[in-house]
Parts: sequence; C-alpha cells; structure tokens
Amino acid sequence: MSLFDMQYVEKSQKMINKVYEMPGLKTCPIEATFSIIGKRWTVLILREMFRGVKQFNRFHENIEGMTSKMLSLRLRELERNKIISRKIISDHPVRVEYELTELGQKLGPLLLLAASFSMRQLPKVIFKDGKSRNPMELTARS
Amino acid sequence: MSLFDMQYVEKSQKMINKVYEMPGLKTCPIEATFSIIGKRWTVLILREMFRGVKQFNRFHENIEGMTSKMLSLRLRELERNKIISRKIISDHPVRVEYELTELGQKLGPLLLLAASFSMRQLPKVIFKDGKSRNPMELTARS
DNA sequence: CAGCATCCGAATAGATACTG
DNA sequence: CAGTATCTATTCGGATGCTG
Repeated sequence: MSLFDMQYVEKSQKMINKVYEMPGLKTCPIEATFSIIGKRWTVLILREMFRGVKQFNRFHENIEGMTSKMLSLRLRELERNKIISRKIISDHPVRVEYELTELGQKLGPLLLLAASFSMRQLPKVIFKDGKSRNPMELTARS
Repeated sequence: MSLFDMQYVEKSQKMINKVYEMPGLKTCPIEATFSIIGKRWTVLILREMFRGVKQFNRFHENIEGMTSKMLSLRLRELERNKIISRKIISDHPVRVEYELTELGQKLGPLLLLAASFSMRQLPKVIFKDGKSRNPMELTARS
C-alpha cells in the first residue's frame, strides 16, 4: 500500500483530525514543523545536506540564485533550531563544516515524502517525459 | 518500524540521493512541492480543510492573526495550483464552499508526517507535559 | 457572507563590494 | 574559504474600511 493510495490518504485525513483532539496540545504541530523548514532556501540547503554537502561555498554553488547573505542567514537559523551543527576544522587553512544533527537527519522522511508527492502527483512539472515514477518504498500499515 | 527509526531515516537519506540521480529530471521535486505549500498561512488553511472547514469566514475565525486579504490571496493560489476547488452554492443567500481536490487530498500524508515530526522530535514545543507521543501508524518497509 | 481596495510599514531579499 | 557590510528594490503582510 502506497502512501498516496486513496485508502491511506483518507486515513491520514482522519489522523490529522485526531491530532487536534489530543489533550495537552500547546501549539499546532504542523505549524511548528513548517516554522523550521518553511522559509525560502531552507529546504534546498537541507537537500544539499542530505546529499552530503558540508561546505559554505558548495551550498552557494549548488543552489542557484541564493546569495551568500541568505545562505549565511539560513544556516544560522538551522543551527539555532538544532537541525545542523557547525564544526570548525583546524586544518590549514581553517575550514568550516556543517552537518545534520540527529534531529536534522530525522527530517529525511519528510523531505523524501515532499519529493515523492510532486514526482507522483505532478509528473509533468518534474519529468521531461511527463511520466510519473516513484523511487520510494514508503508504505502505510493497512 | 517507524518512519523516525534511525534505520529508516538513513534509508530515506539514500533515497533522496537517488532522486537526484534520476534521468529526465526537470525540476527539484522538493522545491516543487514547497512552492505549493511553503508560503505563510498555506499549511494552516490546508489543516482547516482537512478538518472539514469549507467556508471563508470559518477559515478566518480559526486561523489566528490571518487577515481576510491573506486568506483570499492564499485561497486563490491553492485554486490555481489545483489543490482546492471553489464551489458556489446557489442557496439563499448564496454561499461559497472550498473543497480539497483529489490532488489536494494527497497532501494529507505529508501534513500528517510534518505534524508527526514535531510531536515526536520536539515534544517540549508541542505538548504541555513535554512528553512525546505519536498518533500515527506510518510505517516503512524494511 | 465573502470578499476587494487602499495605504503603509516591515520584512525579505538582491546587488555589489569587501575582509581575515 | 567563509563569510560580513551596505544599500536598495521588492514583496509581504497588517490595518482599516467598504461592497453586493
């Protein structure tokens, strides 16, 4: 059963409703997550992180249109939110490496599902041949 | 196996990398999805949709701080992106109802996973008692 | 009820240059 | 290499009032 089968889609809707019936809820959990990853450039930086990029100038090269200022800003936000960590490598010359924290790594499934949504549901936007395909093995208990 | 178990988290990282090795890729799939849902207020409107809200003024009441202008703007964007549809009910007086399209409903698993991320990984932000809990039954094939 | 119009300030982001 | 500084342009969004 795929996560995009109607059977599971309906189930996820019911589960979303259950979330907001939970006692002791302080904040909207969807909003909380998007307050971390929802700003411009952030998911693209995370995408590069998941692809193994660690250095400032590599991010800058790989993400078209993003200025060093915005990169610097977003990296600091991610660091503040404990999604990434900044390591100074005492090499010659001194380098800096950014790494996903354990918390940051746990955003992987979410980013993968985001990718999967557009690959499955908007193939004309994503693929040159416009044909849907899916590299994932996400499933849902039925 | 939960989607946040390290075993699956590592797997999702590998799958993200595979996405960007796919031949015929035209756009970044993560970016494509976030260009639809990533703007301010949008996920909150979708949250209300999944909770069954259909009318303009209900959205306006339920989402604190959002002006009618922003609501109107975001509803039109969602409509343009085929996530919702606008139905005019010829009642007396005439009403308008917004509904999730089939495409829009398929965002359910993504929003649920976003909620699950913060409930599981940031319980102190989400719950009054600061204790992690998870209403979901998302699983990953191992 | 379901918006649109206008005005304005704030936040965001781009261009460009510069530094240890 | 890894940023910061400055300046400007644009977008976003809030306040308010209005309409059929």
